Amino acid sequence: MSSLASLKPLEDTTIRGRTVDQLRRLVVTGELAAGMRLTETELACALGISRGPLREAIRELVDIGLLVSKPYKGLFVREITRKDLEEIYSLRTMLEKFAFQEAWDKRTPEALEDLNSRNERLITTIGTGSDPFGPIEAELHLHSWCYELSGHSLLLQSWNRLKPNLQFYFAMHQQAHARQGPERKSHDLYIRLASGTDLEAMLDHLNDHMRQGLETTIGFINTA
Amino acid sequence: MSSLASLKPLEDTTIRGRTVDQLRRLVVTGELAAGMRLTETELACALGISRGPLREAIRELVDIGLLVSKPYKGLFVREITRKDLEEIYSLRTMLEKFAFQEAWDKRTPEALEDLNSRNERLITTIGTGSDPFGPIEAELHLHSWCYELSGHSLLLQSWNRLKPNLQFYFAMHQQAHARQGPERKSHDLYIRLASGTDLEAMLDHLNDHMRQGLETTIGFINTA
DNA sequence: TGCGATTTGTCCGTATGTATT
DNA sequence: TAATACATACGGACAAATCGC
Repeated sequence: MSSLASLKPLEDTTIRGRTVDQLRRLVVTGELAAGMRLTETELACALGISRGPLREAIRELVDIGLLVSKPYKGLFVREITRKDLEEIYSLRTMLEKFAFQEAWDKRTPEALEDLNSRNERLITTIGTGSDPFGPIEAELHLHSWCYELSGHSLLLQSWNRLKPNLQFYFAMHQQAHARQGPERKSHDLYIRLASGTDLEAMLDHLNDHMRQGLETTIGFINTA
Repeated sequence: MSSLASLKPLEDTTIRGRTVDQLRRLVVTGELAAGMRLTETELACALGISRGPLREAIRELVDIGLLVSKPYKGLFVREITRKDLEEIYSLRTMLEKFAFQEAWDKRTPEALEDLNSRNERLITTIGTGSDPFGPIEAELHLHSWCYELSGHSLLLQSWNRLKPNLQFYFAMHQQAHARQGPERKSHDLYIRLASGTDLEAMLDHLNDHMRQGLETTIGFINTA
C-alpha cells in the first residue's frame, strides 16, 4: 500500500526529532526569514531545550539544505536563488518521471482511488482560505503519490529531501506576493493522464507541468 | 572548471567534520562490519573525542545512509540488501544520464583532458595492488566527472550522497570474495562515447554499463 | 595592528528515560 | 518485578575562532 510510506512517524519520542520538525516548519513557513542569522543559545532558549539535541537537529536541517552552517561564523536560514530554483525543478522533473515509470505497473484500483482522494483534498483545501500553507502541503502530498507507489525507498528518500525546499520556496514566494497557491483545476490533466494507459503522454505532461510551475514562480523572483 | 568542485575541503577545522570523514572511511572500508552495533561511549573513546561532536557526526552519516539509528535502542552499521543495491543502481543510472545531458554542451578540451587523466589514474591504480580501495575510489572519481561538469550543484550533491553507499558495497563485496575491483579496460567505451558527438549513444551505453555493473555484483550476493 | 566581546565548538559530570535481562 | 546497560538530555565550563573597535 502506498499508505504505508505516508504514515506519519507517530510523534517523535526524542527531542531531536521533534526539534527537526519544529525548525523545519518555522523555516518553510517563513517565520524564520531567509538569510536570517540564528544563534544557538537564543534558539535553544526559545525552543526550551539545551544546545546538545539542538545542534543535532541543526545537522539534519543543514543536510536537507534548509539551513546553512559556516563553522565558527554562524548559522543562517537558506536563501534561494534563481539558479537554485531551476536546479530544484529540473531534478524534480527527472525524479518524478522516474517515479512514474517505476510506479506505472503498480497502479491498482485502490492506488488510483488514493490519488483521487489526494486531488480532492487539494481542491477542498484551496477552497478554505484558513491555513495559507494548506494548499502547498496538499499539492506536495498529491505529488508524493507516485513516489510512494513506486516502492523505491531511495527515490522516496530523495523526494522527501527535495520537498522541504519546494515548500520553503512556495511559502516564501506566496508570502512576498500575497498570492494564493495552486489553481483549483491545475492538476486535472495530471490526474487523468496518471490514471490512463499512455505512459509516454504522462511523461511528456510532466515536462510541461514542471516547466509551467517553474516559469510562473520565476516570474515573481525576476523583479528581485 | 570541473576542478573547482573536486577540490578537497582542505582538512576540516572542526572535530565533527573530521569525524564524519573518519567514520565514513571506517564504514566503507569494512573496518566496522555491516550490522555491527556501535556504542557511543566506546566510539567516542576510540576516536578520542567527546560524545557531543560524535553525535552530530552520526546524524550526518545516518542521513547519508551508512549508519542506522534506532532511538533508545542503538546505532548500527547499515546492512545492504539486494533490493537496496538495485535501488542504488537504478537511481544512479538515472542521475548519471541526467548529468551527461546537462554536461554535454560544457565539454571543453580541458574537461576532456581531465576525463582522460581520471581514466589513466584508474588504470594505473588498478595496476598497483597496494591499497585495495584505491581502484574503487578511482572509479568513482572517474564517474564524478560528469556530475562536476554539469554545474548542477543539487545533482552533484545527490551523487555525493549516493557515492558512499556504492563505496560501502564495493568494499564489502570485495572483502568477502577477495576479488579485485574494476577491470583495466572496463571504461574504454565509456570514455570514447563521453568524448564523442553522439549523446544518445552515450545514454544507451550508460544503461548497459550500469546494468552490467549491477549484474556482476549481484552475482556474488545471490548466494547469501 | 592589537584587544575585547560574542559565538561557535568542545568537553565533562550528571540525571533521566528506555529497552533488555 | 528488579536490575543493568545504554541512549538521551541537561547545564556548566572552557577553548577556539571570528568580528568590531
